[in-house]
Amino acid sequence: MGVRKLAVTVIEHSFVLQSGELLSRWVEAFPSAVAVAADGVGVSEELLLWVRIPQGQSPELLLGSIKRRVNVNTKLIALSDTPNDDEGLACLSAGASAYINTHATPEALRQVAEVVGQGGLWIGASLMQRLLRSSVALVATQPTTKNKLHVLTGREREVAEAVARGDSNKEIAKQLNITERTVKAHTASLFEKLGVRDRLQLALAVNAQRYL
Amino acid sequence: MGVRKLAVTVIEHSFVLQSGELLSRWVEAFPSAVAVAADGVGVSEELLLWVRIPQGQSPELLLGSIKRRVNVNTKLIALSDTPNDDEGLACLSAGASAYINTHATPEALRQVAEVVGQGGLWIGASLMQRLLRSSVALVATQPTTKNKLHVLTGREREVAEAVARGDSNKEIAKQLNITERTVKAHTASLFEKLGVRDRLQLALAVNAQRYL
DNA sequence: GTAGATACTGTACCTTGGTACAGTAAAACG
DNA sequence: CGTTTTACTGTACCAAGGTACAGTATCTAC
Repeated sequence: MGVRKLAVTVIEHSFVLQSGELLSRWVEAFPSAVAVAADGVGVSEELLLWVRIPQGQSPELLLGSIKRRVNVNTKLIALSDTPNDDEGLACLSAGASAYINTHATPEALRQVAEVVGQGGLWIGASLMQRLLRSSVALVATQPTTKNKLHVLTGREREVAEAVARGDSNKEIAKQLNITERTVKAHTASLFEKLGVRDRLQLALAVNAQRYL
Repeated sequence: MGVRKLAVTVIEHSFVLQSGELLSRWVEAFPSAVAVAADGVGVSEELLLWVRIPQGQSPELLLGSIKRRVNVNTKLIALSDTPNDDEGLACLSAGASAYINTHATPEALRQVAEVVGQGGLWIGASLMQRLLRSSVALVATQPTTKNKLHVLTGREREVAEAVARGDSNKEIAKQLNITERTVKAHTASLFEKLGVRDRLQLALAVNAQRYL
């Protein structure tokens, strides 16, 4: 048994269940696994707390309430019967260290436990790709654009700001008291300097700086 | 040896090095490991390609050029002597499946190989937290986004997303396998429904929902 | 079965954006 | 002093975006 005596009992693998029993694959993966009700956590000191997310319930609430009652170094692992990216993200942002299918193979479960036990986070490929897609572009463009923003002249910066607000050339011309032709000259210069192809991408690049 | 004969030689663990030799911990982790020069990849068929990122060099370029020459199912793992989040992000967005310290323990290396070998991605806790911070907000606000965008049809939402990325009508048409004319129909409908006048303002509106 | 929503496409036309080629004028720097 | 940088403008042309008017094909709901 992976149970040691301290001030309180330390349990290596605790499975939080709404109802029902431990699945056979969990026991297969961790013979020392024990089941516990949602309101029974925090009595012993758990190392890894596997939480089965009930269908159609908010993962944030459940995980949040559990997290408040357990030791700070207890790691939460969310188990989902029907995993999807949104739920996974919710679980991870609620403080879970991993998010996987309830019916994952014992080998997979052990791998997750390994990673999480060493302080890591475990995320499936699908969700990971999504995370990367959404924030890599954002962060990846940052150095590129940022490095180049300081080479802009004062006027170019003004025009860039206006474009980033969604203004048309005509509007920008009126704002700056110059002709539309001159605005075009500035935008052309901006595209060149910032390596973008049109005003839309310029706007996105400039705005990307604001966030992050 | 983890080497099998096929049409070409298949190597399980290949380490791409600028100069020098295999580190002892690499050999300890993978006795079958072989070293290869950056321009020597793709000759054999590698399964896992460990790439040591040279100091102060752009990971994107190196990984990009390597990725172009290897088999599609070859997994790249970036090794960094001085890991940091920015470099890690660069490596991952350049197509690496993992990013870890060059001098990680053999156990850690094997763990990474395990995860990546099963199609997963491996990211350290620090970088992961950063990714979560920047994109959790994003998806956490999704319900809000949906509130404003719930009047949109499925197709309209797809087009809106593409516009928000800065894609042109032609590009969107190709992506969705429809004519440019149909894209225009969708965008026109989007302008109307969301009360914006052109694609630039649509992009800003959609993106504004994401951050906040 | 008919009305409405969704998705798709065509022709035509006008507007806006972007670029090529060209030039003036003032300030800045060596 | 001359060269470079910044700011500005003109004419002209083409591509992309956007709109008007119109039509077909599903599918769902009453």
